Amino acid sequence: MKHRRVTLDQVAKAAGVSRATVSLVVRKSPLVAGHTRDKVEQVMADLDYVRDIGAARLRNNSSRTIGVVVPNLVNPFFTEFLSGAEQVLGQGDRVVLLANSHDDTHLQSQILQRFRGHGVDGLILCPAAGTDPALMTRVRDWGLPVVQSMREVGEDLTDYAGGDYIEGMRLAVQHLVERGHRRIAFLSVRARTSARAERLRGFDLALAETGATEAGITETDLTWEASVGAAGAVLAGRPTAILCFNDVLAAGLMVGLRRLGVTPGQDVAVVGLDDLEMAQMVWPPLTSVAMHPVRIGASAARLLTRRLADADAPVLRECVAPELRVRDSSGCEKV
Amino acid sequence: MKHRRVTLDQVAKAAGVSRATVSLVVRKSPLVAGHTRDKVEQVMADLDYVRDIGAARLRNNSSRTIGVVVPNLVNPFFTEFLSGAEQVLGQGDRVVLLANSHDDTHLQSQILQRFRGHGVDGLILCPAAGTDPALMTRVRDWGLPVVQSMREVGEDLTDYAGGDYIEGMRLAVQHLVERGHRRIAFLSVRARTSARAERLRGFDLALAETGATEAGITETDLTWEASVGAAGAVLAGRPTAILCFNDVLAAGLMVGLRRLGVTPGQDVAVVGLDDLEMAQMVWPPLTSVAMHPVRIGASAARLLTRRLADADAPVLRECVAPELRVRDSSGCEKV
DNA sequence: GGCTGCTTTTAGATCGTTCTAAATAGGGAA
DNA sequence: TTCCCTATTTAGAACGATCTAAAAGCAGCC
Repeated sequence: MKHRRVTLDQVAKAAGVSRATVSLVVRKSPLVAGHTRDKVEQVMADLDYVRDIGAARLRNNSSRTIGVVVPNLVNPFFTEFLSGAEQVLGQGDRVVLLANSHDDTHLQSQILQRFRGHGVDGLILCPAAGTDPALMTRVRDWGLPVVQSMREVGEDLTDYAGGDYIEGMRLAVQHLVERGHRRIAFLSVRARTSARAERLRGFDLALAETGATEAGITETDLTWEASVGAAGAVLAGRPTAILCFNDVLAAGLMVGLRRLGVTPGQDVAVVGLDDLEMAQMVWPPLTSVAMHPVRIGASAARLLTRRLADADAPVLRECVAPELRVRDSSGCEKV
Repeated sequence: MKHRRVTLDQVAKAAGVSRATVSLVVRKSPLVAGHTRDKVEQVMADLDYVRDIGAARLRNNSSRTIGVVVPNLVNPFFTEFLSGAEQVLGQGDRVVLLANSHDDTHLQSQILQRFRGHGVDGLILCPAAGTDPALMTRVRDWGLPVVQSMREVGEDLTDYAGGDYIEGMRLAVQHLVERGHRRIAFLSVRARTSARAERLRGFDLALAETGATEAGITETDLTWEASVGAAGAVLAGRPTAILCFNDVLAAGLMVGLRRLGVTPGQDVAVVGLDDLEMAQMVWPPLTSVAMHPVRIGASAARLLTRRLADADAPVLRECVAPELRVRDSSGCEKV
């Protein structure tokens, strides 16, 4: 029952032309005469011919395959990102090779070797925390076009697509200040990624700009459970408003606050980042800054497509503009 | 700066052996002598040799590549599923080709053709709603091993990995009945998938078993917004408890209920299905039935691995056992 | 008919591996 | 020494596409 694959040769024989001609038809070359093309296409349909892209790549070096590496497949932020990238790449008739680095640099290297072996045309990489900037030049030396996304390692080594967290933090702080808050805490994460650095810098800049004061920076693990437990530490700085690294932490924090008898959105304002779908579902609905991960993913895919077309194009950074989404969790006026 | 790839031939020359020998070393054949192996491995490391899996597949027909098709990349249920599958496949040194069918059968066929062109070794498929059972036999005829997952089309045509929603519904209904509920409504979805059919059947069976009565079945789209608006229709049947197709709909429903002045967990019990992370984050925390999508994904991957090893193994169905997670949303005793 | 200039088609080499079948080494027994 | 046998190694043909360079067809024109 196991059928051998239909090859160019078989199509050629059936259509009474040469293999080379069929190949031209497959690649939609304008060189073939109209009637020849029609006949060959008919035969291809009849025989259910499917072009072997692996074999093609051996000759022409284009696998129409893109490696995508994310540090996490459970965090909706990254899966929405993935979704945006997959969509754009699929439209370009490319295929996504997916891998999850679990934020482990060692596993990440393994994955890159694997992708290399599979002959990917390019790479979209959200670098694992602690990635050595030298990795990027190494990948370059392999002749592999890369776009970094969500996180960045090294300076202007590669194209980059991300959200503008500096601006995002500014929007959030500004909003809180407009509501009369002056003492603002930040619930951050332990992992030393560029995402963390960027938010902290944005926080500082926004505080300086608005004249609000920092009421403590708490660090926790990037999990929901951890942030529930962090509520006590956060309150120690006596903030009237709390900004969180992302919506997941904000959601956990609100549960933790409630367990301590503090009602979020009433006794204290809570603001998240990312505006995942879940921001609407928690109670009270969470004020958040939409970072549009789907768009970021699409943007990364477009940057890569561009670089595949022109390896010498200038290095580009693309930032998707964030938007503030006001809901009830920041409902309380100055406390 | 663009370097050509290091080939077997170059390694062979540098090590002073033949290409065939190096190939044997790469594949860890026991045929090569110890000292030869050592020398060759040293040279491979020095030259940074990476085996070209595409070229290898051309000869031996194994691409170590698995196509995974999901209908949605935004729903955490499917991304957790994906996460489980990716993990297991990665450990087997295989790579995931990912595509999102957006529940569109036409796009799904395109994707399958694309995967075929890339020479995938096998397929993990969550069939799009409305998929023709004939598709499965077609894929079979291509000589492509398939595992269906989360949803099933056709009967025993292929291996299958999923959750046991019949049992899941039973657990949920039983729990509600134990708390004194007799009038139970079901918030379902419009799309005609096997997932929907299975839940409805489970609902019927559970009602029969416990003697509770159905208080209306409402259909809605599988989005959070839609379920917010469905609250009114659901209440029309005067239920004391509401079971929902999944957690996302349950979360939306609770918001909708509150807007109508009905407090979930107090005036009416709400129970979800899937127990996604968000179930803990909503307010009140949602009672749900954990279906363990990560485990289902892992199970699908293992089933496929098994079939790749033995094409004639008997067709298998694997169901991951669900677990009830009681939280506050079903807190109210009989109303 | 022969020549030129197009357009269209094609033979054959090639990409980097694995497979097949056969060659070569290295011992030990006779 | 010669012969045989097992343990290693190897040359050369695949695999299914694309590329290069050259061949065929086919006008029109002298």
